[in-house]
Amino acid sequence: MKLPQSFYTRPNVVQIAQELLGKYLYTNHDGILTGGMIVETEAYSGVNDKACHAHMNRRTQRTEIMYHEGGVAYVYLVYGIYNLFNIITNVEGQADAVLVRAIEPEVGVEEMLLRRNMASIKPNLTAGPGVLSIALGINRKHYGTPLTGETIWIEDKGVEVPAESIAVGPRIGVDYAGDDALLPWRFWLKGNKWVSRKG
DNA sequence: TAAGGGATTGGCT
DNA sequence: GCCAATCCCTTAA
Repeated sequence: MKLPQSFYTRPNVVQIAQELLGKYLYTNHDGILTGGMIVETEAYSGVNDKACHAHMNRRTQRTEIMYHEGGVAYVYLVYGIYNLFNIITNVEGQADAVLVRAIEPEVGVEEMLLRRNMASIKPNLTAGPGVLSIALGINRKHYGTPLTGETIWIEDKGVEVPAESIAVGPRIGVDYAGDDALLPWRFWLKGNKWVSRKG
């Protein structure tokens, strides 16, 4: 079943990031369905997290959506090239988000290969937030898209992820955030080959 | 196999 | 102007 908005509006973004492992992320563009199981996430926690774009209550045109009530997409450009897909969580005014870093492909593999310009399926088809967005056809047009709609959504297919199969570590690429760069807020499925980094 | 550097653009200072 | 929540190709061992 599709996750209801109440899943996203809860206050503990770190817990939500963990719970998203084993859930299924889908996109539907012009009737073309692509998606798969989420195997890697990172939590970004609003004002108290120096790695978060909205820390210190910074509010710009780009970060505005982070203050929205949970359950919408935050898509933004990094390094001038890649669109990163984030899930906004918590209630209105609390700028929390979960970055989806990798999925295990399930449906629309042919289409994802086309979008990635790849000949055959390899782990790096969807391993990494930049390539994941390419494979799923996510771009900045999806900024603010509700995850309860028919374009981008997440489903619970009853996959149980036991706590001992979840690995935890510091987030990627946030060294500039000082102490907060060390927070163990990256979660991935132990031993899953679709994860972008196993360290 | 591991490490290094280029690509490329929007947002902030 | 500078820097960024990345990826991929090239190079060397």
